Amino acid sequence: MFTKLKQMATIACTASKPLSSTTHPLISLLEICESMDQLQQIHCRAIKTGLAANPVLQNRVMAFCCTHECGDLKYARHLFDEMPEPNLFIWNTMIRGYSRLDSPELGVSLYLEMLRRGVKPDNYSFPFLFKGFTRDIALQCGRELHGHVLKHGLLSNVFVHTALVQMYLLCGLLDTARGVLDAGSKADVIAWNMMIAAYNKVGKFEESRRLFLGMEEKQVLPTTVTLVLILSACSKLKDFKTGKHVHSCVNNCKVESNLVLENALIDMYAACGEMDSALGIFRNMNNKDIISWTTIVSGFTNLGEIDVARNYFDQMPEKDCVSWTAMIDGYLHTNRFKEAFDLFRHMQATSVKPDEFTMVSILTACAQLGALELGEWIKTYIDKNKINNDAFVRNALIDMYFKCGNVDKAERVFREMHQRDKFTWTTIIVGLAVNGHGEKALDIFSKMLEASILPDDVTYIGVLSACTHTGMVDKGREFFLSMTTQHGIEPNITHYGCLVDLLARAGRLKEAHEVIKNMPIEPNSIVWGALLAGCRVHREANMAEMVAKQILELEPENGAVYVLLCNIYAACKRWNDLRDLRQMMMDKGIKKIPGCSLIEMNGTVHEFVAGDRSHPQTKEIDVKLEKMTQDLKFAGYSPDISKVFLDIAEEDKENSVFRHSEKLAIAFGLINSPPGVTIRIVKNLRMCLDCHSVAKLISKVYDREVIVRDRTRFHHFKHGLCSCKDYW
DNA sequence: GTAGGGTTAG
Repeated sequence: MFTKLKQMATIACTASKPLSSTTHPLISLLEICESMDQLQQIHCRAIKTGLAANPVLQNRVMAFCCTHECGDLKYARHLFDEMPEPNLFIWNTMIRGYSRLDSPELGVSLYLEMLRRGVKPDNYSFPFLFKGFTRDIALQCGRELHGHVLKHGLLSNVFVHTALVQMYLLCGLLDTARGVLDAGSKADVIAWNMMIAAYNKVGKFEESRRLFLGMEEKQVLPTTVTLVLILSACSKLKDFKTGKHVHSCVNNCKVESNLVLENALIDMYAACGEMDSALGIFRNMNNKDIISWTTIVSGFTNLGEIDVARNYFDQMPEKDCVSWTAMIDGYLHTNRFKEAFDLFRHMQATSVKPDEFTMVSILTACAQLGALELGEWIKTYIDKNKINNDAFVRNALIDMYFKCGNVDKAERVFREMHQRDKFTWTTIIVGLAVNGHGEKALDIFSKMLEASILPDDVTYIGVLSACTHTGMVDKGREFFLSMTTQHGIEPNITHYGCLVDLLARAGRLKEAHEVIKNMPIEPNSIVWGALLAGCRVHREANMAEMVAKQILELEPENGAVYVLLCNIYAACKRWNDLRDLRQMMMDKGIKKIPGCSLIEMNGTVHEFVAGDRSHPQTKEIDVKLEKMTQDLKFAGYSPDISKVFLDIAEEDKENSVFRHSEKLAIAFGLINSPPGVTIRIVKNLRMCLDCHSVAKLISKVYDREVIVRDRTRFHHFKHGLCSCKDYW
């Protein structure tokens, strides 16, 4: 008994405050005080009773004003200014108050004032000071304060150390933060977690993983948060091995599992395509939330198993915006655009409000379908519903306008953007290029460089295709070289494809072939395909045959190439070869991709396949086609079926050139839209020669602007001419 | 600390 009493007394002494039984009632009152009003009453009373100078009371009053949610910092400052010699606790508390109030600069000046008055900072000063820092102030005085930490020998304190790491992370100085982390003698797990979170945030998942493995080496015990962070990194890296290792850490009870951790595990397995493992965890969970379900849904959509995903989606007890968007996005990435739209309509019938992510998905669907009316409707929807019109949405909007052939509106959105990122610039460059404004695209490219936005490999694809579509061959070659010399971007197979395309289209077929022969990467069917396309345009039968063979070696199933080769043999009257090839196609069951055109009318997208007779308006379309042919013949049109070999050859030859999908779509457009309205078509293959001349004549004879987006570029037909200048 | 988004040659 005696010992126990003694212990209590010691504790009371070291705590330097009286035992609760002797605490002054006013001080006890402060503990349960809940408003500034009450605080002021207590304080008044303290002044009257002469207790105001009591350090314990002062500390508590200051702490309330500076840290309580209804505290008044001005009141604290007033008291503070009256104190002849505030103690360190008071200084720290004031600094803490300013941090809470988002006034870090006041915190810093107070801290400097403290130094001037000879008070030395302690373990608490820096964490409080750094806590309220903004990026600006951290960049401004972080390094100097770091010096102060060292000078006062405080780095070994876990809180100070962690605060310093966090402060550098706030500056975005990840390497410096890492240096501090590594140099710390007592680096604790919170600082490690912060560091990993920072790496994750900037996409340096590889670093996150390495740091985690380093932690294990140093035997720093991970927390649940650590494992969640690492699982997130593994998910992005699709690192099944480390992910599974983390899972075993959970199973070995190194940390306590919870819902977030289980979700992170599902996500990791899903990202690695291990849906069985993901489902194993999912099914065993006692509590599942929307995130668990959504993770399963997007796991399946990412594998292209859209119908399985839909099954889980339909079973969800409740859905939020993310779940809807994940499902819509799944349809988008499997090219099921109409279902994406249908689902969006479903979503609108619920109380869940779409957000900017949903808008990006839907705008992308519009872009793919060339559905300008729907896209415009979405734009209005965004404005009306005040959906966050962020850079992603605007970039998607620009892309939508371009993919619908509306260059003016795309440019307008671009002009009105204040914050343009790499994607914005790249989108506009590619968009201008494929719409036939190559020079403008290059002009924008130089403006991008002036704005100090670094181009990437995709930007250069845009730049090269700008050159290709406008026939600027030498300029294109220069850009091809400068991407490495100026920006250190090594050309990939795609860039070689562009280069070959550039040369081949311009008729420099031998040069293009040389590029293929000398390129450091193994050419693929796409690179050879670019040369083949050049052979078609420039009627180089011999080279075309050789190239076609090359492609078939790489891709024996490539139907379009077979058809082209058939045409070559027919043109050269090599009937035996032709028969053999036809037989081979039959044996292998080679199918060509059918030509297909889309046209949007009053918000509905209509699809026409070559030779199609399934559309409800087929009879009217037949009549219109008949009339069109007559009208056009009158204007000098003669159907171009003689040069089948030189023709696109991707379209079914047996289907009359008169029933090519774009002709059906144009006829449909002419029937269903008033005079003067632009007809917009999206085609899956390249336009054939005949359809191209028909479209030109239609634009003249019926005075209708026709825009066709084919597989490679846009054709803007107006007054009998095409923006591609017959070069495609 | 966990789920969903924009640019890519033929």
